[in-house]
Amino acid sequence: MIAIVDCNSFYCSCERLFRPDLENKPVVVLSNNDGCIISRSDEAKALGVGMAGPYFKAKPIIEANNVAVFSSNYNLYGDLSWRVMETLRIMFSQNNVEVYSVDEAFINLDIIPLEQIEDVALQIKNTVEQWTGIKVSVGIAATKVLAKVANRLSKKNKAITNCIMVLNTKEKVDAALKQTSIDAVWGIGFSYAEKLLKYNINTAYDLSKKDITWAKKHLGGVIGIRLIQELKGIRSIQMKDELLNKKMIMTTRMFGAAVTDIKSIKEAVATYASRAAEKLRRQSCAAKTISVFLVAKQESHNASFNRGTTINTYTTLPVATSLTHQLIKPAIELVERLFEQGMVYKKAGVMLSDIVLDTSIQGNLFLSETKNKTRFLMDVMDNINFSQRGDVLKFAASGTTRNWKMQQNFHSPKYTSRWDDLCVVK
DNA sequence: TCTGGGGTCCTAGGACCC
DNA sequence: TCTGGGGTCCTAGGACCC
Repeated sequence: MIAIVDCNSFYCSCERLFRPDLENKPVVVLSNNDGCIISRSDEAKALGVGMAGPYFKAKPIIEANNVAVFSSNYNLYGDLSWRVMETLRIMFSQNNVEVYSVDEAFINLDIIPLEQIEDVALQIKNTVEQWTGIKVSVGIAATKVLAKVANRLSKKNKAITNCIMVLNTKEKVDAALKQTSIDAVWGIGFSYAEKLLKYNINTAYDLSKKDITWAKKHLGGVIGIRLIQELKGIRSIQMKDELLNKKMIMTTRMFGAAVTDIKSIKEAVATYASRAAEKLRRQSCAAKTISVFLVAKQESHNASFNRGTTINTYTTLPVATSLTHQLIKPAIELVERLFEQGMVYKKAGVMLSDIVLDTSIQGNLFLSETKNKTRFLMDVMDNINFSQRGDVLKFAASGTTRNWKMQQNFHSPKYTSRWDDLCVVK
């Protein structure tokens, strides 16, 4: 059997952990730039605060009901995520845990005898909660897709399920599939859902009755085949080894306010390039291709929000590198190629690809001495910036005034990563 | 002007996920 | 006035080769 463990309203739970006064009160967490709502506590959901909606639209409800609002605090969430995942790794050993996202992990439970599965589910929930203070939901079934179905239903009626659902008989599987609308199936997004409805496939159960030749034809080829097999209880999506190296690294942000001058954009792009280089070094890799994109502010904010026109360009470097200044330079040249005077921009980003292992980091005789020194400098910068959890050291190209920086008006303290921000108990 | 079959590699773009 | 950020996987189609 396979379990999926999912933290309940993860970002809200993290904020509440250090604010016991907010227990049972409505809480929301906003995206970067305080733009959208990306996490809601049950109490906030009950008030009708929508998911992924813009903050300004929900503001009336939020203010009328005294909902606690937070900007996203990724230092905090990252730390607590690590604690949750580490708990699971201690319980089931590293090889059986696949971290799927910041708040979700799959666990291979093949070693557990079937009759013990329900006890184990409860044990997972209680242990994580006791060790980390974060509440989780546990869904268990024969395949990943079915485990996701179980997990979703376990959250629907918490009073009855206690946030646990195990699909260990055919009857339970069928009942669960019938309660799952087609667009709620893991792997079915907006487009496929629309298409399936036209074929009169309304629930996960309907889809599970289709055969694989049908899936191959109508549901994106191999993707559809795997999905249907999984719904039928046949494992087709394997557990993945921990993905150590990203194949692509992106750093992108909305600007705090619209930007029209090239100087600000260069500063922002230099900053994003620095951050991307940092991520690259953390996985001991180097990149050979760097791309930059700019997003123009759209003319009007009509009913349908669209993302504005994106322009992008890239360059291939002579040799793969992870040195910040070697990435900032081409990034800024790319900005010069893209920037148009008179345009108004709202967002920019840097993407690194063609990523290879940097096997020549230390003590390579063939590297010049200056390159070795620069690499050493990078390590020193990374260490200082990491231990301070902020850009204490940065390249001058990143700018000092930074009027393009995103807005974060409701940021909570870095409780777990800064001495000054430790929670004080009277 | 006509003209096969089979293969690789690369890129752009679509679809999905949280 | 105000709408996030960071990924993965797959397919189709073009360029090129013998």
